[in-house]
Amino acid sequence: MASRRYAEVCEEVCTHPDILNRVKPEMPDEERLYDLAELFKVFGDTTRIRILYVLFESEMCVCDIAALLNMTQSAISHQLRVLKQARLVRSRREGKTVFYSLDDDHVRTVIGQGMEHIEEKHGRKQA
Amino acid sequence: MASRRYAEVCEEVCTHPDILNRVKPEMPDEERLYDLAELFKVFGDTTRIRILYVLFESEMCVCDIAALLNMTQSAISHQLRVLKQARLVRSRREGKTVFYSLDDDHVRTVIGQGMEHIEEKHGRKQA
DNA sequence: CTAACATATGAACAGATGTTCATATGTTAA
DNA sequence: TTAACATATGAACATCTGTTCATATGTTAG
Repeated sequence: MASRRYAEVCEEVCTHPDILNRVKPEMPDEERLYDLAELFKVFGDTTRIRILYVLFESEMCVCDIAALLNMTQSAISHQLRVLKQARLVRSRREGKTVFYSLDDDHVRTVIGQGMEHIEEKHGRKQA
Repeated sequence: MASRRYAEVCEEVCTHPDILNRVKPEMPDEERLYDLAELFKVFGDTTRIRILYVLFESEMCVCDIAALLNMTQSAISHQLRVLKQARLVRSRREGKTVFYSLDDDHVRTVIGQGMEHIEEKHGRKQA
């Protein structure tokens, strides 16, 4: 069982330096990529996706959303906070009630493209 | 400390039945919404976002990506599998080497819109 | 003021997720 | 066949994440 030494990454023979050198400078800052991943994380939860879909149709108060999705007010409120921090929804207060709505149209585009991707890949085999 | 009873969700007074009845039938199947969230989960990780960005520029082998991102071959390989299962990347083998590339253009659109959203929200205050 | 109610939030717990490590698989060359 | 190497993968571990529960905050009505 004398553990043989394996190269952790490939030998220099494998890497293609020309490609590496060409691609490397095109990469955005780490910070931007991090923020981007954080944004998509927000889309990556069924509850939040359902909330966004609900808000496609109409602005709505927290308890309406909770009723529609059959979830507790607390769970919805927590998720609305996440959506708001990501600037995907806004809120406005009217008396005791807080109404939430979509913040901008990127949300629709992103979700729309996601849906297209899914339907294309599921419906047919490799369009 | 006699725990008072709080309504778990809002009273009927609060919910707006007209809105609920209008929105409810517009919601997609649960299965679609689940798949959509699963798709965005794939975008919601820095490593995978970086991989996708790398592949924007050029098809590339596993060890090139690992070298570029300064990560182990194993970590990259695991993530490529996730990306492939989501049909975001394809692979083709050439001898010992496996080259990965973007599967379709939804990836670019989704990521592009995500970037726009971030830059709009960070750069200015509410365009 | 207090009661009622819509919403927000902190803490805790359970389940999901990404990386590492070791090793297996697949391919080429000798 | 064996050696070398590029890639894939299972298991384990630590971290992250979503829900629940209890309770706090904010608003209106009396």
